[in-house]
Amino acid sequence: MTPSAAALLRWYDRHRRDLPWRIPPGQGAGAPDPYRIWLSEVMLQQTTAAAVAPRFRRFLERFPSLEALAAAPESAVLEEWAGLGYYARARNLHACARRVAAAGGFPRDPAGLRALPGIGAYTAAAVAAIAFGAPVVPVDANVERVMARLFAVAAPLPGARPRLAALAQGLLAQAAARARPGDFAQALFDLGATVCTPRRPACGACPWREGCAAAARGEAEALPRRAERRARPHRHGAHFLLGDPASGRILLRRRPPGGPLGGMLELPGTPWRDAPWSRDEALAHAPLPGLPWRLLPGSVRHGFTHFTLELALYAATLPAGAGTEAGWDWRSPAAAAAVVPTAMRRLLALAARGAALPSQAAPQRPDAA
DNA sequence: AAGTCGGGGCC
DNA sequence: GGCCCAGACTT
Repeated sequence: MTPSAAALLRWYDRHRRDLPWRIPPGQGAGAPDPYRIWLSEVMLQQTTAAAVAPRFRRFLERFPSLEALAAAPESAVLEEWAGLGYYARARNLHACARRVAAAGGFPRDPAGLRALPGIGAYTAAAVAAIAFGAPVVPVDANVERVMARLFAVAAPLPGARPRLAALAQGLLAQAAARARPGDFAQALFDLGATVCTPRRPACGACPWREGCAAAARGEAEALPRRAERRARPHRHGAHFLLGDPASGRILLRRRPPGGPLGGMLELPGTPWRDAPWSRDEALAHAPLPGLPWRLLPGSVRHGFTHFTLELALYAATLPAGAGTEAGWDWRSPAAAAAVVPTAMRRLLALAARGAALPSQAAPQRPDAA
């Protein structure tokens, strides 16, 4: 039997999540703001709603409109993005804002949106459906999981993705779904996030329980299947904390775009490689190799998507009168901790434990709750 | 089709 | 520890 879009929308009207990028209940039926919808969708790429919510509010305070974002320098956007990960999203977000502002607004159709930087098939469909009411279903991991269970698709991801997407689009044949495309999409997200969860799905609370092929066979939790993944290699690096006792600041530099943590500020360091770095090898990459660099006890471990990283930290003090080089960026430890990626923030915490920071300020992100 | 891009929360 | 998440981009 065909799953009822009307039944899902009834469930959504009663049980939907209250999220900051949705129109608040008391706000009336104002049209959704494409800027807010687009921003939330980019932040939500591979990132949970709980992690995005506080960062979404903070980002809007700093960049309240598309025009404000387009007028800002890229470095300000990257610093605001610090800690959210996948920093190419922030670079593409900024480039997209400039193009859309110059064009006078967002395209309203999926194909036009898809041509913008940082907007793939999913985000184009999500913005078109939620902000503009286009009759499309954005297919994210939630929708894939719901479809795989509803229709008992045993083929593994990612190969099964086209088939799962086609099944989702097929639901739009129902008039109830076409009448509310944005709500229908968000209803699928919420069903996947709160009921049809990856582990221990709450099938007893599901509005589609009757028509679910996987639930009928008692194998909902086993779907969707996934192709096997490779083991993650282990990599090593060494970074350098140069403190200036006269100013209480530390040295940062900007990473090149394209690679890991592209465009972000970091403590200067070696490249990351498979083998650990000897002291002599590491110091060849130090900002001032002649200084008496001190290897701090302990190390920082950080997991990336496809490798784990172990970082050593050397500390030294800038001698009075030492020359500085162009491109060196000096900041207080607290200011540095607020704008660097998490791996670097952990190095600053290691330095604090080792009493290697030039000031007493503890490295904490000001608004990371 | 496969690799490269973070980070946090959960088990 | 591994797995998961409102994916995009490159080759």
